[in-house]
Amino acid sequence: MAQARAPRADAVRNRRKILSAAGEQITAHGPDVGMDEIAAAAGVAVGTLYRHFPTKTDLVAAVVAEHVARVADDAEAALARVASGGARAMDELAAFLGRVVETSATDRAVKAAAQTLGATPGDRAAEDRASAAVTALIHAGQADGDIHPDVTVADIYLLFSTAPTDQPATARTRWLTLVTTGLTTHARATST
Amino acid sequence: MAQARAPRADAVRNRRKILSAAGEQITAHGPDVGMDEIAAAAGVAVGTLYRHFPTKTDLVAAVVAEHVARVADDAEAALARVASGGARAMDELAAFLGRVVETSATDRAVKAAAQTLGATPGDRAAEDRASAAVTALIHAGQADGDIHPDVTVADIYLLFSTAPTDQPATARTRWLTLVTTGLTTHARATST
Amino acid sequence: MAQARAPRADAVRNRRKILSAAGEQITAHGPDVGMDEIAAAAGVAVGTLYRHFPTKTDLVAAVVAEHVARVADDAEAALARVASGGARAMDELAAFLGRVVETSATDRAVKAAAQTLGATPGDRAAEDRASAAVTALIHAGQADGDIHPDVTVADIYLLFSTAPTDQPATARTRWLTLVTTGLTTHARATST
Amino acid sequence: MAQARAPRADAVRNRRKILSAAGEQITAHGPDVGMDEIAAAAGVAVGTLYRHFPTKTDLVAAVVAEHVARVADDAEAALARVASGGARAMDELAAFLGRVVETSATDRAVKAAAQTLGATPGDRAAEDRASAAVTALIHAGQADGDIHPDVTVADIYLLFSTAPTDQPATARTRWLTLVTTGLTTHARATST
DNA sequence: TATGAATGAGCGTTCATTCAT
DNA sequence: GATGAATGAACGCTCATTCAT
Repeated sequence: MAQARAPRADAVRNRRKILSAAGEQITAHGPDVGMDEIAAAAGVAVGTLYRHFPTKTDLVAAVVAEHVARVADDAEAALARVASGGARAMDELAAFLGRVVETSATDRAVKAAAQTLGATPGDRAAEDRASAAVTALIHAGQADGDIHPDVTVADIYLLFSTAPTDQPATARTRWLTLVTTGLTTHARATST
Repeated sequence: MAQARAPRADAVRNRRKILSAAGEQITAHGPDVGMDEIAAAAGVAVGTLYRHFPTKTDLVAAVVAEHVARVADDAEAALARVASGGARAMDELAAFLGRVVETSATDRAVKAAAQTLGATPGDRAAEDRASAAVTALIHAGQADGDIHPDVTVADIYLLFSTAPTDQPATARTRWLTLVTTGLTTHARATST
Repeated sequence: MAQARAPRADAVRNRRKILSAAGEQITAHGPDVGMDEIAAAAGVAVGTLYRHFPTKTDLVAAVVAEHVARVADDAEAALARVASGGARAMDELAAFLGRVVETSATDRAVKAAAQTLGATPGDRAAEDRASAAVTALIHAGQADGDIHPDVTVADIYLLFSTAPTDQPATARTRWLTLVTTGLTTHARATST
Repeated sequence: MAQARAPRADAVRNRRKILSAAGEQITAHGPDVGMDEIAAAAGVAVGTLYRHFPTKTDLVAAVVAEHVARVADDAEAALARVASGGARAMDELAAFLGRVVETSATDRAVKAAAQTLGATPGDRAAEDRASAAVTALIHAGQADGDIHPDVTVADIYLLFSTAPTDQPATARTRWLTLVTTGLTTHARATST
């Protein structure tokens, strides 16, 4: 069984450059940036771009996958902090949600692009990592009595798949406040 | 003083057909549906479409305006039921939100299109009607002690501008449950 | 033989309005003005315009024909002045050429439009009147010894079909000076 | 310092093909030929055409520029012949005018297109070369006593900007005869 | 392998012309 | 006869994708 030839160093470098350029361009100019523009921003020719990602859809999917991987890392770190006893699960979950919404603000366009182009996640592994970590956080929070017993990962996904990522920061914060209430066992504090 | 000539019956019919076809097509295939496709779906030629709406932006703006008008009607009806003493404000508000979420599978895609195209509403009147009615509902609910005192119309907009309209019915219901909790003074019931 | 029904008074009026509006519009905005614009300028609907002139080409041809008729009138008047002994043929011919060039300056666009659309003159009668009058002027001038014996109407047509109608007045005057020299028996005066 | 990458051979070939096809098509079918037709005539796809000339205006401007360059070359060659004592200035000037008229069946239509599209020459250098050479020819002819002392380059431009390029050869010859007379100090010969 | 020129379907839009009212 | 809404081919132009160099 011929092992897959080790990728050339410059090819790897190009892939990186393309991915980050694609992220930047889509973020900056919306999902309709041309492949030429992405290529130019990456400092390569279109042909090279197509060698790495056979269609625009593939490229966008890869950008999204990177985002998902970062989210998974974040979730796992949060879980680790809880597991080590250094933090309360509910707090970490809320903070995690907050961070996801913030970073999605930047990546909003990328997600929109993914939807538009019907990109398939592809990187299920990262998604599974994230799910596992979030599930563990939820369970811990439920054990603490903070998180409502019927809450599941699906709820978390449902909520932040609808985060108002294109609204100003104040709106995003307010949204988080309103929305996390539904996950807890407490009502929102009235007055003070 | 010559009154503005009454529009021809078939022209009115076409305008209607075009508006609804546009809503459907944009919802179904995203903001990038071609004008030709919209025209075909409406059963007219492109030229006709352009006679009624000089640019794609205008067409999308008109679709949005229609939707907004329907929402305003709905909100006013809900308010009327509350005012007549026949319904509790919080219940009507929740039901209203529910209907909007059900109805507006269209809305999301169309609004995205509007944003992409930089369309300006133009129909501020309808938006104002809706705002007024919802504000009144909120105040009534707050008087009842059901709705959290810091809730404003902006919150309502914020929430249903992010409704998961493209998700299955069960997800939408669940979303409504989670999200309305943040508007109330009560926590969600545990088990029962 | 049924005689052609006398045209209705308003139809005649419309025809006139359309012709003059077409002339103005084409002059003002070039040969690419839309039929709708011409119709609007004439105060009628496009349908009416098409009842009078079945194609844009026909309309333009009619506008050109009007111009030709005016030129024929002018040529005949010049000839009459010469015949009555009140004017020298060469002078009248030169003046006639000058007037044609001046009025063509306005009608330039109309002629361009005629060419673009491949309009066929149609009003041969007017053209024949003009030709006859100019021929007579030439003969008179040749009898006077002013006009070069080999000059024919074709030369006149050749020259003013190439008049620089879209140039400023000074250029048109200069052009006339340069060009009429070839028609005479004299050289252009040097100095003084 | 990296020198501007040498253009690919086939790209150069395409550019040439496009330019000549554009000249031919515009000449043959007027300024309104579609870009598709020009592309087809050049044997390339529209996209290629747009790669070389970002707008129709640019394409037309390039065609005009090419023509102007050729005229400039011609004028300079004529001047060289005069300077070397091998030819009389007036003869060269007349011959030059004759060649321009023959050559520029293209020119007229293309210039009309340029005007319609509001194209800016851009290649002022070539125009300046032509002007300088023609001016020198005129001065030489005036020194010889052949050319009328008040003639300037502007006159030459004025005349051949109105050359009857779309007329049969005999008409063009006749036109040249009539028109050059105005430039000289002599009258046209009568009979012989 | 990287390059970037070429491809061509598709887009939003216009406008001469037709035809129901 | 007049109206003006409808038609649809055509236009200038874009851009994801292919392929000769």
